[in-house]
Amino acid sequence: MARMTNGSGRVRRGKKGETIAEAIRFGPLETWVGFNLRMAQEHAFQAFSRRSQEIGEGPGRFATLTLIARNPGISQTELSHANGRDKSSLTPVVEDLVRRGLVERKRMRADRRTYRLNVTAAGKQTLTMLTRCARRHERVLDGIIGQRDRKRFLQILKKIAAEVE
Amino acid sequence: MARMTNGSGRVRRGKKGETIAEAIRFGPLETWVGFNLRMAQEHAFQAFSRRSQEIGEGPGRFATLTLIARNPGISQTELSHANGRDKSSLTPVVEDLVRRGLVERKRMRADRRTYRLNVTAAGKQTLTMLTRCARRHERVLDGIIGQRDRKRFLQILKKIAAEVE
DNA sequence: AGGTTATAGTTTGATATCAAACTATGTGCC
DNA sequence: GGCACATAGTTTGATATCAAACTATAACCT
Repeated sequence: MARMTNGSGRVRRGKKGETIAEAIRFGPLETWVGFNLRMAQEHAFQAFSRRSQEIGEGPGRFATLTLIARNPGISQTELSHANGRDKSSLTPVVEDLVRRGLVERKRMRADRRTYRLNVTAAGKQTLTMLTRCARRHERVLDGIIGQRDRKRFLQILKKIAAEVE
Repeated sequence: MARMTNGSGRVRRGKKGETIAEAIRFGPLETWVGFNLRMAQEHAFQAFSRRSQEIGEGPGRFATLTLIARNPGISQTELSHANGRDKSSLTPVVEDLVRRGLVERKRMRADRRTYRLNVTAAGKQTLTMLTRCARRHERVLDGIIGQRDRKRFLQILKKIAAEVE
């Protein structure tokens, strides 16, 4: 029960060179949600990252593009909240999307501080490919979680994001 | 049902300056495990980060110190696997822990490439404080998840970390 | 109108992370 | 022994992120 991820075993060598495998002891980490949440997220993110790189987009682009497409005219600050990251992290991302012609950005007339973001036609094409790719990823995750627990699992994830102070 | 996290609402201003709140539309992100996993993890991590900073340690130090304490003599590569990160990420972390006297590092005689890591007495004291802090964090998460679902939730997280390709 | 305070976005500086190249050491095979 | 390959750890370069300081604009109050 101590083995958690592939390759986390310890290997020792005895006097005659024979290999002695020892399991890593995780102690309290074994049952702590925070640690296991991090591990699951990082593995899943890495997997998706590899997938999305095949079509030449970083994994972070995906949520950003979807949110702009679904909320035409959204501002960068609104986007950063929806996306759960600081607005300053978004500056280079949006810049890149605009530079590559996937997103367009207009100053609002009413409030000249804020921009309105919209996905271009090219952006929609890219988003379609990214979405297909994300669906494949989701199918893998669904297979691991199992239909029976999926809904409850999602609810709990949302609850954590919303309520952890 | 579209509202997911605090502060993600959109605000528009009408002609007379009245505020019009619109919910953000998450589209497919709403039901995708990958996105929600990321959001939950990031919120939880941020919360723990604030907590652990109060005692002057980054959040990443905690798992690292625990793993060394529970597996005396562990090598850096083994540690990086157990911790789910690249061995190169560990170099500065271990360096810092050694410099501050929390961890000690000895070359192995049998294999002069590898180090053995051990927690010092001072490291144990720090770990005790960190563990208390982590337990408080876990209590909050447990409260959000609820006793009934906690075990299953943990199992699924482990399954994801282990099986996602 | 003019001063104060708030907000949208950018810049800057710090941290964490990975991946690939690199160094030093160890193992296997002839 | 000596060459080819493997492994432990470090270095380097790229990316993503946050937080705080900053700029420009807007809103609010008297």
